[in-house]
Amino acid sequence: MGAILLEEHQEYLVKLRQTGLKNTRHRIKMLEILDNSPQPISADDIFVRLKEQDDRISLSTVYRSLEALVRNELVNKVSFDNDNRTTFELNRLQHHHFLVCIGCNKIITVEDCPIHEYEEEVSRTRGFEVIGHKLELYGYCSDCAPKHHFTHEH
Amino acid sequence: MGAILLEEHQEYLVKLRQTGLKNTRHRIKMLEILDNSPQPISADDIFVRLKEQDDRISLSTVYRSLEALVRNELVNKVSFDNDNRTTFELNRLQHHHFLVCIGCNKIITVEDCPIHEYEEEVSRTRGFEVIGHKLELYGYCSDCAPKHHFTHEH
DNA sequence: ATTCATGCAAACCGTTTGCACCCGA
DNA sequence: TCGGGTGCAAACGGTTTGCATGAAT
Repeated sequence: MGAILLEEHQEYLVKLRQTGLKNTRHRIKMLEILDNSPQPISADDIFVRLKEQDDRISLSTVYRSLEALVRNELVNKVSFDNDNRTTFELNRLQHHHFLVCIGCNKIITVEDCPIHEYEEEVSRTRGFEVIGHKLELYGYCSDCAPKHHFTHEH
Repeated sequence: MGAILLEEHQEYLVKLRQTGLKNTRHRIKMLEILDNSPQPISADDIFVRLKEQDDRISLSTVYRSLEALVRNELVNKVSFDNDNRTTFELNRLQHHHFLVCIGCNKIITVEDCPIHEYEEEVSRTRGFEVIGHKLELYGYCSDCAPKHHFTHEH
């Protein structure tokens, strides 16, 4: 809900300037929306929230702006097996992974990473030079696990 | 190329029967194509190869058959960040991961898995009940790594 | 003034669906 | 025979693009 702090607004502005991207009607708001979202969201989600504030907005602009923000590494593109839509998150420069709840589709971000040694091992033993990786765990969150067990009890 | 061994053909037949799926014009061929493919392939790839042998085939049949084969766990659905198309592989009942080459798009299957303990840890510390996971490493294969280094040398 | 961004509508492309016909069990 | 499978064409849904206009630097 609440208004965005001035400092945060400034921070987004600075980031935009650094990339050379223009500070247009919607971009700061897009960054705010992404920053406030507890989990990755789709282009259409962003579009809907922008439209609440200003009717003069088109979905293609959202896609084009997201593309620019991704290209400049202010935003990450994320896709899940669960969902045909691509989703986006603010790039917080913190390596992380996701727990994807197959009960309620909630996405939980986790910041520990168990596979750095594995990357080195693969590089060493297979001659495959690892640049990055993608790890997601699928299962039931603490809300859904009990329900799931209950409905499968007998 | 080469003809499929009779035993393999039989094996596919048995698997189909077990599921209750009918042995139709294309299904055995689909399983053969998937079995012979060194990496996951798209519905359209399968469609093209089927069409080489028999013109009376439609893409929607390929999608519908794949859906049935996936539902009956003879085939796995796999998607990569690289590619908007969904791909499919024969289900060999062997847990594995992929190395995805961002140079030539080659997909390499690897059968060791570094994160079983991590799954337990997540279950224990976060109350998230892990059912499965998805891990892919992105980078350069042994063919592409040298080229990549060469073109970025100075 | 110049370059980049935008709105709108139309195109795109992978995938799904409705329907009449076909065919394997 | 009967229920699932198929071909074809049309629909779908997320995403991209062409083009003329508008706005940021």
